[in-house]
Amino acid sequence: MTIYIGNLSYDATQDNIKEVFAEYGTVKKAHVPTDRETGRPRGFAFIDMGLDSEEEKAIAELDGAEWMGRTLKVNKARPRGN
DNA sequence: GTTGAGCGTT
Repeated sequence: MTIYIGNLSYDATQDNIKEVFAEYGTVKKAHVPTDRETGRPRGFAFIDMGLDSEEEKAIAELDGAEWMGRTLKVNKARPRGN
């Protein structure tokens, strides 16, 4: 399962995000897409955890949490291409 | 500032 993080601060980096989610489990993958045309961050990110239970916990704990001045929206990610 | 890439016209 992959976690989606929306309403993310543009100051957040892949490593930043990884740190935060690592508090709730093992972060296997962290991805911060940037706009393909402009190279600017798009304000959201994706995280892959080791265990589903850890992902659920991270979602529960971090959804609605304030981080870097933004209130995070954390959710299960949709598959790419949808 | 809210759902990811890259290839490249089947």
